[in-house]
Amino acid sequence: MAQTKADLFQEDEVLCASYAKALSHPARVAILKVLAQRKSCVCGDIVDELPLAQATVSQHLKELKEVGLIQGTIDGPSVCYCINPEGLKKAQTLLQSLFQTAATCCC
Amino acid sequence: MAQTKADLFQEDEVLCASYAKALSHPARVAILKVLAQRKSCVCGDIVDELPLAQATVSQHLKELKEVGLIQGTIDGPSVCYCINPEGLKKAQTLLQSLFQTAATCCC
DNA sequence: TAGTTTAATCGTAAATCTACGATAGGCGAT
DNA sequence: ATCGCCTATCGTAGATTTACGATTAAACTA
Repeated sequence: MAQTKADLFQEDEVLCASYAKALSHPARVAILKVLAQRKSCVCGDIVDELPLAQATVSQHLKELKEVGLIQGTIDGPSVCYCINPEGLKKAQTLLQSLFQTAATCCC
Repeated sequence: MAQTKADLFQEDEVLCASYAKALSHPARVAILKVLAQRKSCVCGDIVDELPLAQATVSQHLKELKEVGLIQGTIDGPSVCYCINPEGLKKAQTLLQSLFQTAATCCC
């Protein structure tokens, strides 16, 4: 009974939560940082930077890709991952809006 | 084997992820909105606003409280929940910083 | 073509998350 | 003191997450 009752909440709340969920693991936060700092975005390099197995990193990359925060393009035998500026901006806007709203405290 | 290897990541990455995790469920996003919009922050009112059982809402409130995004003060028989400005600001700063960093795309 | 490299996927185990009914505990009122 | 209201906690079920070894698939190399 762990499935979220997503249809019972507002669309933007669900979207906001899904972006937050993508960032809810240190490895995925770290991946974004690596992608930003490194010139090369090859998958193997990301694996080298993280203390996780290749399969696990690939799984995290998939989650980031599915939510639209990153994108991967095939480059010969390897895959070049990169931040997706549109997805990032969307996430930033939504979360920023939430923080703005929440800043008006009631008490 | 689902425990996050938190000690293998940087401290701010873990912290950032924990804030994101707190926001990773539509119900918790909704709770923050309700707290911001409503004048009253009584727990019962929050339960009324959400399509979830009292026990479930209480659990979500606990998670938000534990990460420091909200605080609850006992008010007679009921509990007055309120956004914690400091926690909120901390979360905002950390996530904002992540977005800023990530904005420098490598490709 | 055979072999190597690279990354995704499969299968699996353990932990965590989500949800709720039931119960317990605190507080005010009668 | 007892009752009723409000909220937290317990116990539990089912789903999801996290992690990794093993395998697969694709592409380059010799």
